Amino acid sequence: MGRQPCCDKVGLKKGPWTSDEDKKLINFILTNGQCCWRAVPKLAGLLRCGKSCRLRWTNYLRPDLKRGLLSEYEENLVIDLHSQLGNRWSKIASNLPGRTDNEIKNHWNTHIKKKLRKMGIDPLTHKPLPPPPPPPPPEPTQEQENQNSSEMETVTIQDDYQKQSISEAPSMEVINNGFCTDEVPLMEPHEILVSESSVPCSSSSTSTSSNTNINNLLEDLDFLPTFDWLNGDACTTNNMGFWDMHDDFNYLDLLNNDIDSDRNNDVLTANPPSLPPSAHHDFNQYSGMVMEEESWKFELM
DNA sequence: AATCTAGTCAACCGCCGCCGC
DNA sequence: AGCGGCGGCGGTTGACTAGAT
Repeated sequence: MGRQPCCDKVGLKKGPWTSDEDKKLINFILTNGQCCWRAVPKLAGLLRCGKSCRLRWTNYLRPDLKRGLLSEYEENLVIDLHSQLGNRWSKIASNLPGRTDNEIKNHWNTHIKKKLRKMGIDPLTHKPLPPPPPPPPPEPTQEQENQNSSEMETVTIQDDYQKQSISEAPSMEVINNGFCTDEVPLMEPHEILVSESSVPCSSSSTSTSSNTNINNLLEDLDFLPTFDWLNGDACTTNNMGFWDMHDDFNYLDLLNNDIDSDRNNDVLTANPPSLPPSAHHDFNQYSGMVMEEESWKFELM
């Protein structure tokens, strides 16, 4: 009856992930895709529970994650969505491609809350904060009354500022017309093509587990195209681990057309098959196809 | 230079809904 | 039908770092 327990938690490692553990997890998922998390630690040779592996992957190692602070636009979007959804971080995160619920939650608690309070806005209700309780002098003077009225004025201005900043954020319609994490495949063809032998052993790497991501691990590889999902632009990693943008074609073009792109005398040739739209939504379907479909490989001529 | 404090964020904990058995 | 595991979620913790004293 029922299922076997996820893990007995005996002898399992906790705490920060090492770069070696990261490599194992990345290699396993790039090779096998995201399947049953319960089975992942055993199959990948990790002394972690499946839950920990899932968290590490979704919050840190996923190749489509954006790193760094949220932009002003993203911050405004988070504030807008939070006013509608409350602390439903995963729902909020689903509207910010490349951002995780954990990341947004942390940013909210460390940056946005303070920012809103400074603006005189209650981060919980998104309404103007009540004015601070007045000092208890025996008789309010005329000067104090003037001060109180000016406080009210400030709150009104701040409220207007809030409305303005929210109205400056794009509408949900606009957002939904663009990429949404729910619609974006979690993995890219070239990422699946990375084999264990091609992942550099970075024992000399100075990167710690906290800043090890797929880009660090791939930095020694040859030309490797990928996509910037937010902008729909194609970009590549070079052997220095930097990202080069190719502005002259985009993801949709890559899906639907054969493309030759000239860039600094290099030619990028992409001949992806035209996939049915649903194929781009399902990681397992995607990865399986990629593993067997040679035409997804990109070549630098 | 040493210590303290505040800020940041990765990771864990515990709860909940769904669904397999 | 109901038990219980899995995956997802939100809240919280604690290690680490940078700046202040």
